[in-house]
Amino acid sequence: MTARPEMQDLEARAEEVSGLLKLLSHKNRLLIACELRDGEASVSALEAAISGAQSNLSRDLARMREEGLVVARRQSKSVYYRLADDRLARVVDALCAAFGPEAKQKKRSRK
Amino acid sequence: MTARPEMQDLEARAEEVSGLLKLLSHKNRLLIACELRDGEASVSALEAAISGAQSNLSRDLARMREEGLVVARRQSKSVYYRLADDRLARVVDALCAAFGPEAKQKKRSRK
DNA sequence: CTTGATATATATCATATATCGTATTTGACA
DNA sequence: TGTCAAATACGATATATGATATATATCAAG
Repeated sequence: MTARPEMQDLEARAEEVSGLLKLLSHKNRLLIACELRDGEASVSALEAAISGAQSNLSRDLARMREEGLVVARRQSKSVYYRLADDRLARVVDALCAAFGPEAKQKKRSRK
Repeated sequence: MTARPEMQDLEARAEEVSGLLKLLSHKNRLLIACELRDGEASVSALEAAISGAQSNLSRDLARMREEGLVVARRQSKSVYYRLADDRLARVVDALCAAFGPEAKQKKRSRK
């Protein structure tokens, strides 16, 4: 019943995709994704950029790690995180494009 | 500390954007958005396309309506919904592009 | 090798928020 | 009134959140 093929596929993957969105549906985790979009960052750096307790940040990173959104790399005392997969990067880019400064509210013109 | 200007803006709007994502972070609501991406649809049509009880669908639509994601139009007995704003459409498109059939898992090449 | 310091992770718990099933209600119309 | 479409109300259960405490890992002194 859905016209475009990508749509069907998205529906088939709705569970998976909604799971990803659930992880991004929290202010701090979204900010984590945004920060990492610019490249690798240590937990300390993220902690500086993002509000909230360190333990919560660590837990958010753990959840994102468990779901395969980010990967961690330890270097001496610090742990560096980066985005694990291009798809997340593309989603973040799309959000930036949609909600960025020049994204005018542009109400949908009824066809 | 963030490089690109859209990024800063997304950070500023993290609360708002994460709220939008929260609405899409549920399988059925994501499917609603996907269906409506193809154009207006009645509640009955959505009910046929999406699993779950009618009351749940109606409640999901209500939430999306309250948050301004969709708008409703009544025509005799039926109520037709459509996406309220292009930004949501663009996000859905991006999800399709990222998770569609030709979206290969393409692991992020570490720079 | 123990001690201390720094960075990160995990555990726990109270509270908030989300979800789902079921029942009831409202709106439009014949 | 009866019926179909959609919305709302309610309550039980689940999941998320934030605060706080504790644990682990790595390194540097001493």
